[in-house]
Amino acid sequence: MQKKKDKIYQSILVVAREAFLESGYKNTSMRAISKKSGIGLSNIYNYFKNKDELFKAVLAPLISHIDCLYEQHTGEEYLSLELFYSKDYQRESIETMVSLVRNFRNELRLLLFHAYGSSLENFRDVYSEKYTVVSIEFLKNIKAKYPEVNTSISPFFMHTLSSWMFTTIGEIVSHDELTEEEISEFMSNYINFGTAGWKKLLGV
Amino acid sequence: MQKKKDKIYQSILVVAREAFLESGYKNTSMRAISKKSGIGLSNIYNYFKNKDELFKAVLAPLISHIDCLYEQHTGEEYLSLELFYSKDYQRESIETMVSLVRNFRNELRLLLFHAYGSSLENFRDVYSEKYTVVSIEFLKNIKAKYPEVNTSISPFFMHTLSSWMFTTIGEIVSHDELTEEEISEFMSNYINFGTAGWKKLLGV
Amino acid sequence: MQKKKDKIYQSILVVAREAFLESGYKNTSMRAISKKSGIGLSNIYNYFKNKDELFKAVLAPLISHIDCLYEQHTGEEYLSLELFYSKDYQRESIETMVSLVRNFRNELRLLLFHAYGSSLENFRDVYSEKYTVVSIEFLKNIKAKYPEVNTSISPFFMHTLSSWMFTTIGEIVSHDELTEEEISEFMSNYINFGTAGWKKLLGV
Amino acid sequence: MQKKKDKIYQSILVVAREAFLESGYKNTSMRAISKKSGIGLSNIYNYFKNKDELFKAVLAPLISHIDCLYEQHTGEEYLSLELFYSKDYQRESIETMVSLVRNFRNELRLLLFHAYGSSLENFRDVYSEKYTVVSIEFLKNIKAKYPEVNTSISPFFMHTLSSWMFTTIGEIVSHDELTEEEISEFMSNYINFGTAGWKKLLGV
DNA sequence: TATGAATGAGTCTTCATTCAT
DNA sequence: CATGAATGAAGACTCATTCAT
Repeated sequence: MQKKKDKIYQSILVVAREAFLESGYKNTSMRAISKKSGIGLSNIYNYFKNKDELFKAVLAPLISHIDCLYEQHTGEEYLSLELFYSKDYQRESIETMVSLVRNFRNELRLLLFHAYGSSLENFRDVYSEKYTVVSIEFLKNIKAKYPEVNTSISPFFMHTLSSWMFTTIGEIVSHDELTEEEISEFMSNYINFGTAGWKKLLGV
Repeated sequence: MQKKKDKIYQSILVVAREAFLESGYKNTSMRAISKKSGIGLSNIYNYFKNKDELFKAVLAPLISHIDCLYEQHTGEEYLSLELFYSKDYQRESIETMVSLVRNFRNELRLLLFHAYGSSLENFRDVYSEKYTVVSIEFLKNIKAKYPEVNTSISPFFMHTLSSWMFTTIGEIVSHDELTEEEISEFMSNYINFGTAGWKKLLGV
Repeated sequence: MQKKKDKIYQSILVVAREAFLESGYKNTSMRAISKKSGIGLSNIYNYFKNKDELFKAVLAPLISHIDCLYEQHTGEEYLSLELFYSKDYQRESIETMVSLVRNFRNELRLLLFHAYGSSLENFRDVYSEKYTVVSIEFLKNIKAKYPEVNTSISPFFMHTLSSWMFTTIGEIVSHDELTEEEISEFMSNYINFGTAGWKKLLGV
Repeated sequence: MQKKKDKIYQSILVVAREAFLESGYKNTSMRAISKKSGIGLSNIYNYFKNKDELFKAVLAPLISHIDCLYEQHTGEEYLSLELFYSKDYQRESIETMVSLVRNFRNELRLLLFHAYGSSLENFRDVYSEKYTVVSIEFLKNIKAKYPEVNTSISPFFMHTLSSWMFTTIGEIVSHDELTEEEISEFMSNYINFGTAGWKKLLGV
């Protein structure tokens, strides 16, 4: 029984994912999901409270993955200006993004471009804000460690920077035709540009 | 008579603007506009072919303004690396944006965040692309003038840069509480960051 | 003044004709006619009581022409069985139809196929009936003149024969690609077939 | 449960049939069907994709019956000139039509006269064409079997002949007052007329 | 748990016609 | 005679959700 329940749950999830990917949140109807999955419309409501919950369930793996990435970046070891000069760090950053895209290309596209109408429609902004808060904290700590550094940076600007990161990801997932090499070149531009920018702002 | 017609046209436009601003394109119904304006629902269709046209009419001033800005930036005089060092140019850029925001704050918000469902829902991407094309042309000309400059920059990256500009504008219009001073600080960060980034990429 | 009035009247008529030909009665809106003609929508109603009257005005020349044809065929001289053997009569019949088509191709198409919604939508049936009545009269007179002839023919059948004539016309006007020669062959088939049929029924 | 579903399905069908018969396709609104049947408007869409599908469902029995008749007439046994002399064949033809009319009088009226706006509005022409194609094939085979026969007959003429058959059917179903005897007389006229016509054209 | 059935408010759009000026 | 403005009813169709079984 438990098993059966799980199977249905998974079926719904899989089908819903396909449907949402194909048409976006708003243009996907519960009926369509029901039909495609062969599971009674009202039965879906036994597994998911409503359309929005179903949508969130589809994107849950991606979002929890992203949450992980956030947490990884708040450790002590990152509190250093040398990061800006570390080729390793840059390579790692690129690799993180590339693998994110590799694993969640479709979900990212869904989340970033086709979530209108759902409670995740503001994801980008919400997470940019999250990241902004972290960054401000980071700056504060940096200031404590390196008092000579200029850290009076507009939080709004930082917000756009975070948002830009999502734009970058969005750009990649929007272009299936990009080869890994092109992505690397792209990311390299991004990192170089950003690093130079940060150095300038911090005055280091 | 002509006058009266114009009056009605304007009424619709004004009310539609308010309504769209309040609820976005998709969540604003023609019925609502009709009710709010006191103008018969079907009569609205005597003035605007359909909801989308009405929406575009509301945003027409903003968009034509933006189109102007584009054209101003394609002149010969901008073909110089010194722009990156010119305080005047930077000040001018800031002023341009600030005044854009001053004059079209609400419209910008509507266009950038609440156009889903309309034919302008991809505005940001479309105009980023427009700007990207212009930028690539610019790079080509720069290369001709200064052959030593590195201009092999990913067009995808450039696209995100253009998009980032809209993010920046969006950020400002999303925060009514920002004082002019804060905006300036913000924009200054943006310009400094961007300038440093560009210099780095171009190798100048 | 009078002239001016006439000019407008004609303008409306001309434009309405084009519009009706293009889209049929039902799918042509008064608004469209107004726009195309540049004549105020409500002003059209000063010249034509309503859409239907306008439509009938467009087709009036054709219909009065058809009415003429009817009247021509009720004369004394046609009361003879020799008609069925007269090559001249057959040639004349063909010529009548061919010239009808030549002069009113578009109107015929409009009347026969695109009058739905108008008071002429039953034209075909109405005129078939008219013709049937005439034919019955004809048969009665023939019977008086040639008592040996069998004239007990179902009026309903005669109705379909009349209707078939319109089908034939409709077929021709539906095929712009038909050459005059093909039309003649076509009509010749029609006449031969019909003549043989009539002879059989009448037993002559 | 299944039963109930079927019941509703049938209810809609029955009511829709009545409504369409009464007012034709175009002048029957889904709302009206909803009201008459007591079934929620939107619920109807759970059973029929749209108005047109509902209409086609109403006429499906008739159309599939007609399709049957077509297929029956393409057999080898019909490839003979003797058909034109066979009283049996003629009697059979009459009986076929009479029973068609008996079983589908109202549907035929609906299909032939009141389908405007639906995807079946050109039924008559479409099926006339179908029948024309079959007839041309028939002529070709006849020519192979009886080379002396004249088979150069305008396909356009044949099209009108097919169409005339529908006119004939239409005539019958338009007149409820016709007794079976009158119908037979009528059909007899039709067959005699047509047979004589065909003989003449074929020169047999 | 699962299902078929139902709901009801909502969407945009069209059109012939009339009224006041 | 002419016009701009207005009307109001009607159209097909959608969808997330709930209810009774």
